[in-house]
Amino acid sequence: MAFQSASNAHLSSTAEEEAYLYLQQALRLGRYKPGHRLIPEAIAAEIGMSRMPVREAFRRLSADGLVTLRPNRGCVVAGLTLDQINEVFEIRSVLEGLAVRLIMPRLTLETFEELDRLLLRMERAGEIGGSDWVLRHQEFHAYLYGMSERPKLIRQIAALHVAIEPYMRIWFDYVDKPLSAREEHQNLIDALKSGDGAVAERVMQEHVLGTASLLADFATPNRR
Amino acid sequence: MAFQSASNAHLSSTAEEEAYLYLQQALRLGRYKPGHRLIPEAIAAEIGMSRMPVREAFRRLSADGLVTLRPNRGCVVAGLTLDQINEVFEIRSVLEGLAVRLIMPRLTLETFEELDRLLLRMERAGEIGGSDWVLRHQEFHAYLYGMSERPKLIRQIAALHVAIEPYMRIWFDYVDKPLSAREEHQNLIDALKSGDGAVAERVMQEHVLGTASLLADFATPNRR
DNA sequence: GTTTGGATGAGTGGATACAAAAATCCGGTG
DNA sequence: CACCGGATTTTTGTATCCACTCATCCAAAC
Repeated sequence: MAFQSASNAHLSSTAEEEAYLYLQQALRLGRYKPGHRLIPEAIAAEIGMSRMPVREAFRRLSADGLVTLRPNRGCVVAGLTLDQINEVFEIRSVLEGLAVRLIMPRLTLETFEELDRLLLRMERAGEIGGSDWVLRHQEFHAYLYGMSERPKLIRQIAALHVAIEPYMRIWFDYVDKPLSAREEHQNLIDALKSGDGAVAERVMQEHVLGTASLLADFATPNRR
Repeated sequence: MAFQSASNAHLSSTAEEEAYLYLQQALRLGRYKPGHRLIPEAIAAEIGMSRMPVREAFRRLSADGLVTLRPNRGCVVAGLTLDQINEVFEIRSVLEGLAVRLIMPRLTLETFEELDRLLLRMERAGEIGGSDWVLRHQEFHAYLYGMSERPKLIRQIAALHVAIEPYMRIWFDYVDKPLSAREEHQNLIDALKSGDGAVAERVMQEHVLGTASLLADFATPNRR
């Protein structure tokens, strides 16, 4: 699965990896607010290592766009403006559109069964209300793109999902339940069943951009 | 400009930055073959610093996909299989297609004048034969996308250009002069002049994928 | 009251030192 | 002659230390 939860990160081989997973998880959950400065020593103490591996983790997080790193000025949580969020959704729309276009020839009955299962799980998570829904939603999409057998594409999409995850969580917590989600994703499945790559691509693009506009409509409390 | 040449990297503020630019440049020029192991101490000695900043540069290069980093096993030059190269072009096609769609409303007369200038420079560089053409070509595209005012999109596209640069250079050196390049890019400009975003997007996608198939046809000596 | 300059301290970047892991070498064994 | 196992060497990963940068604060001048 492309989006692993790293709650028990101490299993990882290197300290740097542990620091990376720990911080990524924290940032995905929105534990640190945008603009908050991450102090290497504090983080290092939290997970029981020295500053060095934490610093290297910072670099990776910076490459992921989750933090901003300026020379001699430390590491601050990145945070996205509304414009930047919209940009991410624009990019997502074409990348995920491409992904579904590519998987069209590989779709089988089992695929659709699995998609139904994932959709059901997503729905249930939504009813319960914990922000687990966000993960189930990612899982649904990840399963789809995973079939494309395009490692770089998959990773890029996953990185974008991670980047906007805190905002998805805030949004989801706020609107309680995205009622439209069920039919949205059912539409998607239907488009896949149509067998027409161009159609599926377009529907996926619209699905992504639709989410973007919902998120944008929902006020703009996270504009930095 | 999105693609700066970093020949005199000693101007940069931090040692890590210097190491990063130095290595990126070397990798772009194809100075190290895929699979070649990069020894931190050697690099550090070359540019007069300790292993530490070089290690951090490795992490950034790894995020860019230029090297592969495995725990306790060092840093090797990444190299792309033919499949991976094609994947990069697939991703490029949709991202660059999106970019031109977005810039449509911003096009002015000055834009087209600048594009003509850039096209001319590209052409001249092609006649001279130095692999400067690759840089001029990147410049042409970068100018176009730069107008989109989508920083993330621009950076992602630039990163992909960097990743395939060594292969573009090999290809260009081999086929001597991409004769079709002139009309290819003129087509692109004409599509932009049409004012139809969907058309421009499609033409750009085809332009990118066309390059991909040219590169793929030209044998596969770089398959790992 | 506002601004500017410098002292002070916190924090970052980088080098060296040390520990741990791989890779290599070498002799023994089947 | 090929293969296996252990010691040695090489290389990586982490910790600690030092130098330097930047931010803050206070005082003096305007």
